[in-house]
Amino acid sequence: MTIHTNHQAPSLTPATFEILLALADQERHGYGIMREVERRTEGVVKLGPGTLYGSIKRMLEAGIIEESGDRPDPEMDDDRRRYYRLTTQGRQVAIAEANRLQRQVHQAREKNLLLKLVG
Amino acid sequence: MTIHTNHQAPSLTPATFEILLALADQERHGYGIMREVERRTEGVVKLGPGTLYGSIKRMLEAGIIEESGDRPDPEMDDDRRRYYRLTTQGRQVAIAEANRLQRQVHQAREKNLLLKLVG
DNA sequence: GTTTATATATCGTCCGCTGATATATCGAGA
DNA sequence: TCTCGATATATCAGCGGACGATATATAAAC
Repeated sequence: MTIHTNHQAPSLTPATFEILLALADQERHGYGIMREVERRTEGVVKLGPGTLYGSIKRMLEAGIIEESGDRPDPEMDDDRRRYYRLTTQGRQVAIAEANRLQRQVHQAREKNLLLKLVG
Repeated sequence: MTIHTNHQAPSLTPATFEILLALADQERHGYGIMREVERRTEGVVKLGPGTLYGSIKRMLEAGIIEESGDRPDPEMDDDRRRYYRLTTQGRQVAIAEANRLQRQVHQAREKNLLLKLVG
């Protein structure tokens, strides 16, 4: 997985961006990422274990996420879990991708693929 | 290439959506699609011949684009060109994808990955 | 007439997605 | 306590799309 940090970067894979979005507001473990993505997309996007753990492995190697040593309250914790968070670079990559998607949505609106927000 | 027409469809590949966007406002031939994508994305997305003609072939088979018999003014034409346009299904697919991306951009904004439009 | 841009097409390689499979533990309820 | 579904992580083989390289040919420009 080659990550381009310059502002003219090719698109991330959809699965990678979904995981970055899931980690954007808080640290999560793998299974928690899976549930958050499913919840946020209303069941449209379902990351199977292959996609999930395969993506996590590649994103760790690319340096856009990292494992966190922090653990939640012991009563809420589970030893099996492995928690992840965005790196500084990972947040930059997520921001760049969000901007790219935003431009693409604007272009789709210009081509009348989206309903106008205001008359 | 499996295209899902229901409203809860998995994402298209980025290259496929770029081509749908290029054809959304007018018919174009392959090389014209390539230039339009490069122009619209300001050089960020460059479809090489493998991606371009491979994607066109798959999209034809999937029924989301079709070859057009229409030709422009003979003086502006070129016999080598093959013109394509969206099918009805292709436009529906493009609209569904644009809506999916719009939701994703909203979610990115909720997670503070995009600057707020209004304070 | 030579070169550059236009135009289409195929091929092999790489790599991410996916479902299947495996393993193990936690929590709830009978 | 036993069982079972949910939780949790991990690997693997197969498929399919992206991509660069390569090929071929014609139009346009100089």
